[in-house]
Formats: sequence, C-alpha cells, structure tokens
Amino acid sequence: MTAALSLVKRARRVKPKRDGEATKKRLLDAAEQEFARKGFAGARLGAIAVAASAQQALVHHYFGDKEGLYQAVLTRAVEATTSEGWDILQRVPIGGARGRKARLDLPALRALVDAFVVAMLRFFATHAPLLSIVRHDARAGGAFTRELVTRTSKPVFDVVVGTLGDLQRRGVVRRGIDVRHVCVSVFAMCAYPYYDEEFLTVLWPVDVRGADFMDARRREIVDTAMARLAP
Amino acid sequence: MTAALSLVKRARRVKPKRDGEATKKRLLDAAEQEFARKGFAGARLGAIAVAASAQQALVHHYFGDKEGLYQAVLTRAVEATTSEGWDILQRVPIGGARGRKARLDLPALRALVDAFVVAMLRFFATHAPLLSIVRHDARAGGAFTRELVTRTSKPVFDVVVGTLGDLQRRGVVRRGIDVRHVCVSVFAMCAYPYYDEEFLTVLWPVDVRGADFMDARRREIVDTAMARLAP
DNA sequence: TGACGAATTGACTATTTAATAAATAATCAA
DNA sequence: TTGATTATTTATTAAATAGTCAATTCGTCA
Repeated sequence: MTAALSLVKRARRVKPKRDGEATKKRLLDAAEQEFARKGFAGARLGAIAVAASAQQALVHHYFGDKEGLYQAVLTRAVEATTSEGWDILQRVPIGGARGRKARLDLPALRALVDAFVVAMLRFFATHAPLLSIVRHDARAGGAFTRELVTRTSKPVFDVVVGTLGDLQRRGVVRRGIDVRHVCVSVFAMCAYPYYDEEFLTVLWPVDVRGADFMDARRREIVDTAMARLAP
Repeated sequence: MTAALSLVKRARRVKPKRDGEATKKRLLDAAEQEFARKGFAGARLGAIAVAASAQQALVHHYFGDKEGLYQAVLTRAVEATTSEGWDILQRVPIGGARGRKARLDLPALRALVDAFVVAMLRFFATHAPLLSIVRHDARAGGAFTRELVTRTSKPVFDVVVGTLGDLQRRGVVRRGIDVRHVCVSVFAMCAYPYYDEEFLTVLWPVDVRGADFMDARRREIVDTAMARLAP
C-alpha cells in the first residue's frame, strides 16, 4: 500500500505533509525577500521563518547559520541567472555573426544597441532585489559579486565593446571615442531608475517602474547612444 | 586666575580635557562612517564609541538612542549640504541670466551642460557615503531623503530642465526629445561609478575613483549629452 | 576656594536574536 | 510491519547589543 500510495501521491501530486525540499525553498524565498528589504544585518531569522511558515530552527537545520542561509540565497540566485543577455544579442546579426560578413550600416548598429539596452533593462528590472542583496557580499569583497557580474553583465559588456570596437575600426562608429565609456553610460542609464527610485521620484514625480516611463527611457537611451556613436 | 586662564586657553586654543561639543562632533563623525559602512542595522554603538574615543553611554546621553544618533547624523549632513550646484550654475551665463538676453549658441549650451555635469560629479564624489546612509531613511519612506534631494539635486534639476526647455522652444536644442529624460540620463551617468563601484570594477578593471577615469568620464558625459541635444 | 553643573566613567540591566538540543511525528525502504 | 531516516516542533541556551544609573571627575563661576 505504501508504494502504491506514494505512486498515487506522485501521480496526483498530493502535497505531502512534510517535504524538506519545499520547506527549504520557502525559506530561501522568504530569506531572499527579507535580505533584499532589510540587508544582511537587518534581516531577522524569526521574520524569515514566519514568512516561510516554518520554524526558525529549520533555518539552522538546513543552512547552519545566518551566513549559510545568505550564501544559499546567493548561490541559488546566481545559478538561476545564466547570462540571458547572450540570447538577445545572438539574434542581432551584427552581434551574433561577427565571423561572417556583417552588415556595416547604421540600422544594424541601432539593432545592436537596442538589443543591448533591452537586455540591460530587462536584467535590472528582474534582478534589482538581487543586486540589493549582493551588496553585502560586495562590501566584504565577496566572491559572489564577481561571480554574478562575470556570469551576467560581463559577457554582454565584452561582446558589445568588442563589436563596437570592430565597427569603429571599419568606420561605422565615430572614431576617437572610447566605446567602453559609452557602454558604461548605457549601463548607468539603464540601471539608474532601479537603483535610485526614491531619489528620482522626488525630482520627477512619475511612476518610475511603469511601462510608460520605461518605454520612454528605452527610446531615450537608444537614441542617446546612437547620437554618440554615429559619425 | 580662572578667568585669566580661560582667556589664555581660548587664545592659545589649549584643548580642554572635557568638551561636550567636541565629543558630540567626534561621535557624529564616527557614526557617519559606521552607518555608511555597515548600514543602520549593522552599525554598532560600541564601534562608534571606540572610533570616537568616547564612552558608549555618551551616545545615549547626547542622542537618546541609536535612532536619535542616526537622525542627528542625517540632520547635520543635510544642513551642511546647501545646494552647491547653484553656485556653479549661476556662473554659467545661459543658466544664470535667463532673464536677460542669453546667447543662444551651442558653445553656451555646452557650457551649461558642462557646469551641470561638473556639479553632479562633484556632488556624488563628495556625498557618496551620505547617500549610502540616507538609504535606510529612504526605504522607510523617511523625510530626510526628500529633504536632501529637495535641497541639493532638485534645484539643479529644475534649473537645467527649465533652461533646456527654453532653449528647445527657441530651436537651440533639438525638438521632439524630452529634456527631463536627458537630465535623468546625465544624473545616471554621473552617479553610476560611485553607486556601483564594485560591479563596474569587475567589468572594467580600472581605478574608478581615479582622476584619469573621472576626467574621461566627464568628457564622455558632456559629449554624450551634447550629441543628444544639438539639432 | 568651594559649590554647582556638565562631562565622563564603569558597572549594570534588559532585550533582542542567533543558535542548540532534545523530543515528537511523518516518511520511506526493506 | 518495522526500523531507520528525515522533517518538524518546543523549549532552552548563549551571545551580542542597546540602553540605564549612580558615582566620579573636571571646568567654571560666584
């Protein structure tokens, strides 16, 4: 009966009264939120346990101590964050097919820049809480920061800088400018609204997270970059 | 003797063994550092006291509790932060003399933008730790954030947006763009290196605080803005 | 000089919070 | 069914940290 029952359970997906993995996940989810909102020192294991509807002792059972929980949150997040930017860039002919004959015209350049901006905006929109969490690690000179950036932003940055450099040598991009600085500017323009929401709202009372604002932002950033790059 | 002695003290500036104001200042200085580095929850009153070479009890004597100390730090900082940006902008003919006949040429526009960028870069370079501190207040929807931004960034933002709007109506600035977005972009480009030092260093191993990088950054930002604004 | 008030000190308390340990209940495999 | 393993709960401990209090020292002024 037990074997049969467990089969039925698995088949009908009856949730068992006890499920370590599920509890672990709930704890990680709750911890992710709590760390993002309060920072590492401000986060309370009690609050995390309540939010996860679990006992505080389970935190220690599964993750050892608070630091362990923090590391687990980051580990999971970093693993989940494979460089999505790549996919978008791959589809841009000029970015993906550097080996082949790339069309060297401005529309293609614009497509590259737009893909870059879209990838960045999406990244920051999705991972703003994660960035807030990882800051604790970053201040401690932690390895997760490096790992995260290496996995996500760096490949995109490198491809774009490389491609822009090529285009610059071929005369499609204005000469005499440092394309790395241009990329940093794009990063900045994309990230700023998510980083500095509270400040920005005082300057300009508008729904910074709203689609309207962000759509306008995307156009603004692409146009700005193009104005800078085009000869 | 006492009166004479105190006169001598004041004259020669002999530091008295006990000086409430001086101690208060040392505590505030130490607290400012500690809050900036560790955040509110992570800051330790003990560490602050040690750094200030004072007793922890004095914190409570002068500021009541931890929250009071935090408020005192912010109050002092906000009061010390009068809108310096104004001064720089005043000196720019096109920004300061809006009433009079302003020269409507591109060099004048460039001067305005450059003054704007210089003011912003200086602000962020000087106040990066303060911004880190105020974030605790900002998350709590605190009044200090609003006060700080209102005192510092907002007047500059408003003047620049207003001036650019004028110039746009007069045809000096390209029509059809939202100058507020341009200003947000400039803010972003100026702030990013200070906000995201740890991230940026992974992308581009360079001394982000160094004069070389920042000088290049200033040129980059001004040129970018001009490329966007010029018709 | 002496008294008063402010600054300072050190010992102490209260509270919060992370961490542990032991007991109980569910699950799974043989 | 049974025994082992794992998940969960309850109670308790240990450590860190904010906050209090009374005693003491020092500067100032009558």
